[in-house]
Amino acid sequence: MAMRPETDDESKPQDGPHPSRRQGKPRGRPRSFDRETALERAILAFWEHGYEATSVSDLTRVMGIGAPSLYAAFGDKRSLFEEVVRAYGARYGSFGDRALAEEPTARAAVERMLREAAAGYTEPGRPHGCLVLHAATNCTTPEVEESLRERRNADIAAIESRIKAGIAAGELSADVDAAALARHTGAMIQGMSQQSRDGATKEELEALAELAMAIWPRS
Amino acid sequence: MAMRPETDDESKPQDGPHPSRRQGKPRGRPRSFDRETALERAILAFWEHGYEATSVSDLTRVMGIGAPSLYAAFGDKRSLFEEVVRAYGARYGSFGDRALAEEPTARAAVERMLREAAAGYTEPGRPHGCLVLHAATNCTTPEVEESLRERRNADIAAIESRIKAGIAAGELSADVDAAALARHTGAMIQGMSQQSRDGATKEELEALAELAMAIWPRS
DNA sequence: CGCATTTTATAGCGGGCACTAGAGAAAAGT
DNA sequence: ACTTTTCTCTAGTGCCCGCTATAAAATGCG
Repeated sequence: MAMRPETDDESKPQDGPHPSRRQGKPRGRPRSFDRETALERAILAFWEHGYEATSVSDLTRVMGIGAPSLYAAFGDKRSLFEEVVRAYGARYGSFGDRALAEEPTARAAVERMLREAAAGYTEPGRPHGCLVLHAATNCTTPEVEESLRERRNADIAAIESRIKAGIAAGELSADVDAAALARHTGAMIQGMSQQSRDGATKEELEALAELAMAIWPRS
Repeated sequence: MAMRPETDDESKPQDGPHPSRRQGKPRGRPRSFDRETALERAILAFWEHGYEATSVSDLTRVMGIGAPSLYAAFGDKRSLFEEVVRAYGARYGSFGDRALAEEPTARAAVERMLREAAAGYTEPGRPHGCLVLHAATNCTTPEVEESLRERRNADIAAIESRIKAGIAAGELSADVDAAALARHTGAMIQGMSQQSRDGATKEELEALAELAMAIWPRS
């Protein structure tokens, strides 16, 4: 698998000891790589190929470090993946939470979620679709698969809560099935993620988002 | 690796996908297992765990045969998987084609597809969701992943064709976007498959199917 | 300068992977 | 009976997996 052909352009551990690590001075030999950029490259690798299909030697190659450095800085493969999932959620997967928190109505929040998913899942220069959906399917480590499954179901539950809040606020009729509406939104987002992996364009996903909004009761 | 000594030899009793009935008796020691039931168990194993996460020793265990018997009867792991995908399509994955062929309108066909997906993806006693969707995501063998991707896109193209035929037959308005409608149906089915894997019940998926049909223009 | 501490590169560990060689076992042909 | 053909069982093959023992390198401290 062709990940990143180039590595190791810096020959020296940088003279300026990047001081943003700890308040005290580190005692031993300083780390020769930037932990954040290494983590970002691990995110991209896991995002594109998934947990199992990304081997430790794949990781050391794209992160530009040796295996002992990886284990010293991030723990074993599974704890690195957990950190990757957390960082992915903060950097790439928080558009849904933001939409739910910032938009004035549940309908507007869901519409924004779908539109941002259409754009984010097809963003050039990074893997398509959603890491939480695709990185741990068919996983031989059941705990890893289960942790992402819980995250997916929690996301749908968050949508349901927002819709219920919208009903309570009077913006939606009381006989709206919040759970079904939330599940529909989740299924659409998951379908869009799959479509983006299968080659759908941003415009096609945006048409999908617009179509999906037609089921919403007029508010 | 490519040196299997007796592959595709015409003089042998054909071990092809369907040995309907051979003319004459086979010469050597007879096979001690039923090829069809072994194949069915391989289907269930790949369906549940996916291509990569199902090892050959997993397969020999659930199929009840030794590794040499597996390789003699089915070829290597990849050709077994290809035969599994074909048999799965014929036995479990053909509800979509049947709906498209048998229902009188495109709308009725899609509605039936969604309802049968809701039931089939949550059928007790067998893996949930769709093998074509889940068995080869994050695959280190790109050809396997690609073959299922092509199958998924072909399924959506078949829906689009049926919708276009419906437009031509006058059952749908000419300004209906057949491609978008077909993609929406595909995304819904893919989302339903994911939901079923994440624990959704048949009733929840049926509510999803009903909700999804609300986007269809009244016909 | 030692000396302690931490990270680095090298090299390899045990184990599971897909796959197969070789010999025996069970049938039909002669 | 004997041969031929085909399948089954045992016991591996080499390879890659996640992971680590070891020692050299690079820093701060006295």
